[in-house]
Amino acid sequence: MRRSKRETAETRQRIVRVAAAEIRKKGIEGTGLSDVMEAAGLTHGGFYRHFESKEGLVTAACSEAVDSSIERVRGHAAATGKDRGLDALAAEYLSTQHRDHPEGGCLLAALGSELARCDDGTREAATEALLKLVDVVTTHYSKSQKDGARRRALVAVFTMIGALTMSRVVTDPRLSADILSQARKHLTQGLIR
Amino acid sequence: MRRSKRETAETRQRIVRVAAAEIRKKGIEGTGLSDVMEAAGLTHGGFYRHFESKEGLVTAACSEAVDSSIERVRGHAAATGKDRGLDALAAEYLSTQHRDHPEGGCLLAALGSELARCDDGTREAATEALLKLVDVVTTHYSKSQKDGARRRALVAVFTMIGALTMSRVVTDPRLSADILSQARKHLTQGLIR
DNA sequence: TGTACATCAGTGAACGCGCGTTCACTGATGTAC
DNA sequence: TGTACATCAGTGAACGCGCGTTCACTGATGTAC
Repeated sequence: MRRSKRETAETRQRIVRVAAAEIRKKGIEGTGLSDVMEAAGLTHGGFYRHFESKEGLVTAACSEAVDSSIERVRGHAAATGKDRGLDALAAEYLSTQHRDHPEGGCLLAALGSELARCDDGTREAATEALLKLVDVVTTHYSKSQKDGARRRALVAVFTMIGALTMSRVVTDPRLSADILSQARKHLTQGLIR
Repeated sequence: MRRSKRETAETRQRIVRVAAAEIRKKGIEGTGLSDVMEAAGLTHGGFYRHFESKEGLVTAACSEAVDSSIERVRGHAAATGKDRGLDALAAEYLSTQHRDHPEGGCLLAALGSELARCDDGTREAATEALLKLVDVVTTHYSKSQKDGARRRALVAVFTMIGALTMSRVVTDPRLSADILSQARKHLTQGLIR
C-alpha cells in the first residue's frame, strides 16, 4: 500500500545506507538487490519505486559512503590538537578496526579497483571522496609548511589507501599488521616532505 | 579428440595467459569462462579438462600475472643505471601507458580491492606479488641508506599502488594525469626518507 | 616395431541457479472539488 | 471539512539471461603386450 512521503524518504535512505555498507563489504558485483532489500526490511519487488536501476543505487550508495566517512574523518582530525590532527587521522585510517570493518570505512580502499570500472556517476562520487580526503590532509600539511602541501597530501592519501587495501589482501596476519604499522609510522613521523 | 602432452600444456598456458589479461581488464567477477575460452580459441566445454573450477583458473592467472610483471619490473629497474633504477621503476609504474593498460600491468593495482575478497590461494599469489615488489624497491633504497630501507620501500609501493588505482578511478583526465605526475615526482626526488 | 585398447582434450548441448528487471495487484496516501 | 478518485509504495510471482558446471560423445594420443 502507498506510504506517506516521509516514510518513503526514510525507506529510500534505509536502502541506500544498507547498500553503502553491503557494497563496501562484499563488493559491487557481489551485492545482490534482493540481499539489500531484505536487509532494509523489504521485498525485492519494490526496489524500482526508489531507483531506476542497480547502477542508480550504487551511485547513491557511494555518495552516502563518501558523505558519512568524510564527515567522520574531518571530525576526528579536528577534535585532536592542531598539530596532531594528521596523526590521529592516520592512526584511525590505518587501524586494524578499519581494516576489519570495510563496511563502515573508506570507499576508495574498499572498492578502489572496482570503481575504476564503474559508470561515470559512481566514479564522480569516488573522485569527490578523494578530493575531500586530500583537502583535509592538505589543511594539516599547510600548517607546518605550505610548500608542496598539496603534493604531500596526495602522496599521504595514496599511501593510506594503498596500505589499507594491501593489509586486507595479504594472507599473513603479521604482515598485515606490519603493513599498517609501517605506514602509520611513516605518516605520523612526518616522513613525507 | 585427444591432444599430445605438449599441446595440452600449451593450451593450458594459453588459457591462463588470456585469463590473466582478462581479469586485470574486467575484474574477476566481470570475466566469464566462456569469454576466456573463446579468446583462447576453444569452446567453453573443455575448460574442466584443465581446471577444477573458476577459482582454480583465477589463482593460476594471478600467479601468471605476478610472474610476468615482476620479471619486467626487475628487468627495467636493473637495466637502468644503479642509482636511477627506482626512478625508472616509478616512471614506468606511474605512466599513462600503465594506467590505460591494466591487462598487462600490476595485479595489485588492477584488482586490489577484489583480491581482498578472494580465496586463500589467490590472496597468496597477491601477497607474493607485494613482497617481490617490495624486495625490488628495498634493494634500491638499501644502496643509498640502509636504515629503514624496508619501511621506505613498503611506503613507496603503497604510494604507487594507491596512485595508479586512483588515477584509474578519477573522472577528470587532468586530475588523473596530475595524480600520476605528483606521485612520480615524489618518488623520483627521493622524498621518502 | 606393430597391434589393441584405454585414456582423455575438446565439442556442443544441457543443467540449475541467481541475477536484474517487470508486472498485476493491493490498499493507504495525496489531491481535487 | 468531507467525499471521490488518482497516485503510488510495497508485495510476490514471473521473466529472460548469462553464469559456472556437467555430460555424452568423438577421435587422436599414449600405453601395454
